[in-house]
Amino acid sequence: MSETSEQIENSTESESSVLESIKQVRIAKAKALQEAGMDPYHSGPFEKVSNQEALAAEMGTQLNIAGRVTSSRTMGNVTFGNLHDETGDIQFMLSKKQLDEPELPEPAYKFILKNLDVGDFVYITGERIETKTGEPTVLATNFRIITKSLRPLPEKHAGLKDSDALLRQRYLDILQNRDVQEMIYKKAKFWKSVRSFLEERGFIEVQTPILEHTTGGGDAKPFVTHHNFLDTDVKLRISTGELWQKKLLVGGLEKTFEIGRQFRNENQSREHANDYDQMEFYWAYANYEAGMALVEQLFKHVALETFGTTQFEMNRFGKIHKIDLDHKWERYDFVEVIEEHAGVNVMTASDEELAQALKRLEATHEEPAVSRAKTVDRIWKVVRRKISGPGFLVNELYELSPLAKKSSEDPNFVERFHVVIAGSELGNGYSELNDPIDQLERFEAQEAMRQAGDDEAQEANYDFVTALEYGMPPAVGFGMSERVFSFFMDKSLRECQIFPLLRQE
RNA sequence: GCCCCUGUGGCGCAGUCUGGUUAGCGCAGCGGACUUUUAAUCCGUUGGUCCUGGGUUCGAAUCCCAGCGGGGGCACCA
Repeated sequence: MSETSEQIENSTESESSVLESIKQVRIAKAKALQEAGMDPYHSGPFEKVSNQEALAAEMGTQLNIAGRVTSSRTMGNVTFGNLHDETGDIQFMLSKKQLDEPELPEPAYKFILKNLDVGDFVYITGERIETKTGEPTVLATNFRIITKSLRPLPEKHAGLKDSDALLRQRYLDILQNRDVQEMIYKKAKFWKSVRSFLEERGFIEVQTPILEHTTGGGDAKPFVTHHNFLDTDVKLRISTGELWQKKLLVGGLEKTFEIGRQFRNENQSREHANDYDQMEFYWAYANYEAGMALVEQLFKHVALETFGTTQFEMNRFGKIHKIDLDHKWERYDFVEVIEEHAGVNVMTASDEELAQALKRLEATHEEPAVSRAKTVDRIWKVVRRKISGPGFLVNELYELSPLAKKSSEDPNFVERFHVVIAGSELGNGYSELNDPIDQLERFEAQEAMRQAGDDEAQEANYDFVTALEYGMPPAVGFGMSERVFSFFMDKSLRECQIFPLLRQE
């Protein structure tokens, strides 16, 4: 045994003997390629056309293609195989007679077959032909293995099905399931269309801190980590720069947005991940009415750009919601919609009546809500599931919105709106609270809730109050997360994450 | 956090209910035949911690208990 293979064996001694023997065979093939002057990990460059282009090429065209070999069929002196690249698959053909004979230790056809495995990346020069059966094919005149694969790909018919492996080794999922690759393209389009929509309307993209001393802009438990240099604990942001972007308003920027990661140290579910992308925009001299008008346009634009339609079917909460974003967006008055569906007026009902209403609605109810406002919030969350939308929830209670401006008509409510689609909240915006005294009072109320045991109540941020004291122009802000994308895809959020976080093996 | 499903060579599966030879089949691998296949075909063949640990039993992949991993559902923060 050579030194090299001993080292490799030692480094992977936890592998099973079966896999290990397969790898040893392939390492030996890589060595044979190396010794024959065919670098099994060649750096290129490789001039090539895509498989899609090769498929479209005229018969007789000379061309180069490259990709991963996904199957091979040998019939003596002729071999067929399939080549996979990002654009699709094409058949290649190796023929003993037509293959050039470069300086190899044995005839090229024999040498290549001996050292080629399904899974290898290859670079093929050849002629675009059709076989007897009319299959578009590249007949190789030159065939080089440019990356040796050491592990066998999953079974070629059934493929990889183990749900654990599919998530842990998502690259195999992507390789064998074209729809996963499509999802990744669509997600890119989705955020690109959000970005272009806002840029076209004069918003500029900004980057605000992810590591913070005080989190803000949401109700959530943060991740905490230690900052060595400053010798202090810092938190990972739970919103996409809400308070920072409002400081930019104070500084004189009038239309900003940020697209970025945020982190919430909470449970995972069909709709919730621990790290995910969100967009938030802030728009000076506009209010929540203007915000709703813009958001309605944003959703239509993104749907058309990403999916080419405004019509969706979303299977959520045991109901198939049929949605057309091009329909008139409804307005759901918070108190009215709850009264309609839950038979209780949240403004006039006693605490006891509210608790009973919640009990009627919830199949299972766990620990009691920590406050009247939270009870109301829970009732809404159950009611919400029946509403397909599209629409906006408006006239929400001010207790649950510590950063939103109170309604000028009734101080019990705030100028806030939630996008409601398929029984869920797919966006959240409000006229931004810019009264520093009111803001300070709200923070203090939140702190009191924290003291009372609500660890999701927001942290007071006095630095932010200071900024408000200098004056922040009236503005509307809005946020939406990649949950919107997963709803349009009608898949779970986890399926729409490229590499979802799993337990360590 | 609660409930349900699931774990057998690298991959896909059978066997588990009803315990009983040496755990079987396909793909991939290895050796061989074959110049138009496309799940190519044919002959031969290597490869197993049946998730882990206990228990019951003459005997456990199979039954019981506990744990671990994964998925789904419910609930909760976009």
